[in-house]
Amino acid sequence: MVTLADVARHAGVSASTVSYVLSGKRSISPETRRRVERSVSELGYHPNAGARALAARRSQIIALVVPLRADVYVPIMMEIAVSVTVAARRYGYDVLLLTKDEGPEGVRRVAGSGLADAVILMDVELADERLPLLRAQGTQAALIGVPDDPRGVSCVDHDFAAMGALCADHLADLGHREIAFIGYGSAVYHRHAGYAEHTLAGFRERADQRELRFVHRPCEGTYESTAGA
Amino acid sequence: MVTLADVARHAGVSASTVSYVLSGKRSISPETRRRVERSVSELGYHPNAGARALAARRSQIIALVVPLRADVYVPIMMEIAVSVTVAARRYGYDVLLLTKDEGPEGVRRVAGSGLADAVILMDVELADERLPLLRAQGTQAALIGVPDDPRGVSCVDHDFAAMGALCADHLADLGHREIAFIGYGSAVYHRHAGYAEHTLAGFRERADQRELRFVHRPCEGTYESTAGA
DNA sequence: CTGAAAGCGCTTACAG
DNA sequence: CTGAAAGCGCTTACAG
Repeated sequence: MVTLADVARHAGVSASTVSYVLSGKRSISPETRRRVERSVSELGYHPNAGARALAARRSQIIALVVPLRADVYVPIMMEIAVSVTVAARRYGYDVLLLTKDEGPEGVRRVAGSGLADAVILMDVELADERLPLLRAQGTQAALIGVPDDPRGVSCVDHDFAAMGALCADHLADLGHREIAFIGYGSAVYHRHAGYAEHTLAGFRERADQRELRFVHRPCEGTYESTAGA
Repeated sequence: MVTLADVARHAGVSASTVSYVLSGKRSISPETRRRVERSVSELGYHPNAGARALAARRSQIIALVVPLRADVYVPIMMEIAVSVTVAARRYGYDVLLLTKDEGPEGVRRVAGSGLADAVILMDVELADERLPLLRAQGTQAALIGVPDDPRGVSCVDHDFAAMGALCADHLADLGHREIAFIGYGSAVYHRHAGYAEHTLAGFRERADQRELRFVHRPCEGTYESTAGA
C-alpha cells in the first residue's frame, strides 16, 4: 500500500506538504504542487480513509436510514436514496445505508463511533423515538418528514396537510358531501407516520370547515397492489 | 468523547485488556471482563470507527454499487439493497451505497482508500469495465449478474438463459411457430446487461432448436409504464 | 512557502 | 491471564 510518506519521499517534500497539497488548506508553490501531484499519480496513491477520519475527526460519511416495511412506496425510497448519494458525492461525502429496523440504536452506533458525521432519517413518525437520541447526542441530522416537535432538527417534506385540504376543497367544490378517505395501510397509521397523519389531519380540518362528512378507511396491501387497483 | 483509555482507567486495567474484552480475541478472567463491561456501559463507550479501521486494517464496510438508470426495475433494486444491508449487519458489516455512474473510478476510490473491504456489483454487463480493475487491485468482490468472463470473481444470478429457453419451449409446445420477443429498453441491450443478453441468448438457442421464427423488439419506457402495459 | 513533530484512538505482536 | 509499547497513516497547530 502506498502511503503519504511514500509520496513525500518520492516528491522530495515533507509529509505535511503532501497533505496540504491534497487538502488545499494552505498555499503551495506551483512547482511543489506539480511535483507532488506527479508523485501521487505515478505511485497511484489513495489516502487511507481510516487514518484520515481519525486525524481529521470526520469520516465524510452520511448515514441514510431507510424503512424496510412493505407499506411504503418503494420506488420513491430508491429515488431518494440514489439522489442523496449523488448529491453527497458532490460534496465529498459517501452514504452509509442503514435500515430503520435497527431503531435508535443504529443511529447511536454510527454517530457514536464516528462512522458517520451526520444522519438523514426517512419515514419519520410524529413522536419518532430517534429524535431524543439525536438531541441528546447532538448528532447532526436532517429529517425527510416532519415530527410533532421539530425543535432543534432540520426537516423537509411535502406539505401533506395542504394536500389533504386541497382534496377536501376539490370534492366540496364539486358538490359532494359524503366522502370516503381511502388511506394507507393501517400499520402506517398505527405507527403514526408523519406523511399519513398530516394528510389526514389536513383533509379532516378542511372537511369540517366545508361541512363534509367522511369516513376514513385504511387500505391494506403493498404499493404494487394499491397502485394497480 | 470517551476513549478506550478512559475505559481502561475507569476499570483499572490496561488498554489492551479492554480491547481484547471487546474483540474476544483472547481469554479474559470473568472478573476482569465484568469490570470492563461495566465501565463500557457506564461511560457509554463506542469504539472509534476510524481508529479501529486504521489499526485493524479493515473497515467492516462493504460497498454496494447500484444502477441509477430508469430502465431497471426499481423495487427489486431496493429489495436487494435492503437485504444486503440486513445480512451484512449480521456479520458486523455496514453497507456503503455507491451509484454505478461513478464507474470503475468509484470502485477504485472506495477499495483503494480502504473505505470498503469489499464490493458488491449490481447490473453487471457482459464485458463489465469494472472487472479488470477488480482483478488488478485484488479487490474482494461479489457480482449480482454473470459477465462473459467470470474468472476470479464470485457471481450469483438467476439462470436467465434457462428462463429464455423455458419460454421458447412453452410456446413451441402450444404449437406456435412465429414469436415476438418483447424485451427490455434498447439501452439495456446497448450496454449488454447480463440478464437481458442471457435471457435473449437462451431463448434464441432453444427457438432455433425448436424451429421457431421470432423477432426481437426492445420495449421502451420505465418499469412503471411497462409493468402497467 | 515549507518542515518537524505531536497526536488522533485503536490493534496486536512481544513479554512475562 | 494481563500489560507496556510500537505502529497503523493521516492532519494540524507550531515554528521558521
